[in-house]
Amino acid sequence: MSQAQLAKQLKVSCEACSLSELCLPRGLTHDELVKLDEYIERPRSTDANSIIYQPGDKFHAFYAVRTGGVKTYLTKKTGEQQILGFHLPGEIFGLDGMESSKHRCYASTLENTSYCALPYDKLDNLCEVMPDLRHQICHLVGHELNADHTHLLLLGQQTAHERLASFLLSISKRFKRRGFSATSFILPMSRHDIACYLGIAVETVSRLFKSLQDSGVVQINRKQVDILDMEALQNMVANCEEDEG
Amino acid sequence: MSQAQLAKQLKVSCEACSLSELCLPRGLTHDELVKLDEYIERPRSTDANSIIYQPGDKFHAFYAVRTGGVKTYLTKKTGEQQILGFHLPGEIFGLDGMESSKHRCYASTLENTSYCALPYDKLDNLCEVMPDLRHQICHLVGHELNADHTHLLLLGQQTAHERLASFLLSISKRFKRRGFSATSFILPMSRHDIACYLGIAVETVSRLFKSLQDSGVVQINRKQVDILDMEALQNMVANCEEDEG
DNA sequence: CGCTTGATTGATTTGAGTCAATCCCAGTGG
DNA sequence: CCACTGGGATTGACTCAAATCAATCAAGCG
Repeated sequence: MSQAQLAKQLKVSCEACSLSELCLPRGLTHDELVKLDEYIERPRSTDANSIIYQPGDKFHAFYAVRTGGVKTYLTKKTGEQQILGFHLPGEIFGLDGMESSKHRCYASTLENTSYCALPYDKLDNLCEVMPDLRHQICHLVGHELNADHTHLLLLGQQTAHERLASFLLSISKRFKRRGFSATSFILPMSRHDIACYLGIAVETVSRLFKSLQDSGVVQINRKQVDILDMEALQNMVANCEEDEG
Repeated sequence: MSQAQLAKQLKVSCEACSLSELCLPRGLTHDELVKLDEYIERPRSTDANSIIYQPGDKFHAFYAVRTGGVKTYLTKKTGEQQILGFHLPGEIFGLDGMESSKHRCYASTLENTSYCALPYDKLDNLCEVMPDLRHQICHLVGHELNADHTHLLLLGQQTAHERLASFLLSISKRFKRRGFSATSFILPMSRHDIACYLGIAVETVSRLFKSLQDSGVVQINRKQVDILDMEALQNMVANCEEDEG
C-alpha cells in the first residue's frame, strides 16, 4: 500500500469504515457515531512483531484492529508464552487493562497492522449519555469472556486433534464474518503462534496439519489453508456450544 | 445454621454486609449504597450441587456469593466438564451472560450456598448516574478477564505439579483476603472438581497431593489443607505475574 | 451395619513432547 | 539472474508425563 493510500485510509471515520458493523460502533445511531468519532485516535500503523503494550504499561484505551492482526499473550518467567487471543480486523483488544488501569499482558502485531485507539476515559464519559454505547461495550466484553471460556475448554479438555480443528473452524468463521471465504484463506500467524495458542508443540501442529491433509479434510501449503471437507472438520470437535453472537 | 439465623442473615443490607469490601459495593458512598440496595434481590439459599443457571437460560442478573461456594463450567458433548472458576463469598459470577443476554455456561453450588442477585437492567440504569458503580463493575469484569487469562496460562503452559501449586496458592490468597488463615483451610470442592479446573485426572490430583505431603510442603487430610512451607509452594510456580488487585 | 460415593494407590499404556536432522522458501547480495 | 543464507516448517526417532484401567480404602449415611 502506498503512503498516499495509507494516509487516506487512516482518515476514514467510524461511520465510513467498512468494519463498523463488527466493531465498537455497531448498533449506534448516526448522531452517536459522530460524537464517538471525535474521540477516537486514528492510528497508528506498525510493522510485524512490534509490541503495542506490555504488562505494567498504563491502560488508557481499548484498541480496534483495522488491518493486519494482533496477538495478546502472557509469558512464564522461563520464557514460554501462552497466546490468549488473536485479533483480526474489526476486533477489540486491550481489555486486560480494565482491572487495575495497568495492562496485564502483551499485545503485539502479527504482520503490518493498523489500529484505532478508543480512549477509556472518553468512553466512560460517553457511557453516561449513550446507553447504546454502554450496551455495545458490555456485549464486547461479554464476548471476550466467552471466547476465553471456550479457549479454557479447549486447553483443558480437548485433544491436540480437536484443538487444531477448533482453531481452523474459529478462524474460518471469523474470515467469513468479514466477507472473506470461509474455506480458503491465509493464516496471519506462524506455526509457533498457533502452537502457543493451542498449548501444544510446533512439531505437533505440523504433524496434525499433515494428518488432516492426508485424510483429505484440508489442503495446507505454508500459510494457505483450503478447507475441503468442512463437515468432517466440525465432526472432529465434539465439544459443546460456541457462537460468534 | 438454624432457619431463624438464616433469615436474619439474609436481610442484611449491603452496607451492613461483612463482604461489602470484596463485593460490588466496594468504593461506593453511603448514598450510592442505599440506592443500590433497593434493587438487590436478597437471596436465595440452596443445597450443594444445585444448578443456579445453565446454558440458554436468560441472563437477568449478576450474582454475588454470600456463603458457601459456586463453580462455573462448560461441558463437552461427551460429558467432560471444564471448570472455569470457583467463586467464594464476596465474589461475583454470571458475567458469561453479558454477551447475548443468555448464559453460556453452567453455575452450580459446591455446598450449602446463599447468594444475592444484582439485576442487570437496574445496574445498567444506575450506571448512568453513578460513575463509581460503573468503575467498580469495570474493575470486576477486568478482574474476571485477568483471572481467565491466568487460568489459560496455567492450562496451556504449566505442568501438573505447577498447576496444583498455583491452585493452592490462589485459594490460600483468597481465604486470606477474607480474613481467614492463609495456611490452614478446608477446600470447598471435591478432588474431581479440582481435577476439572486444572485440566488433569483425579488420580493425578491425589498423587500430587501425596507428593507435596511427602516432601513436607503441605499436610493434606481429605479437604483439610495445611500449608507448611509457603515459600516452597511459591517456588514451584515459575510463571509470570499475578495479583488479586 | 452394609451401601454408596469419593479418594487413594498401583500397573500399564499412550499422546504428545523433546531432541535432532533436514527441508524449503523469502530475502540478500554478488 | 541466480547462488547463498537464515529462520520457519517439516519429518523422524525416541522419551516421558500424565492418562487410563483396575483395585482397594475410607467415610458418611440411611
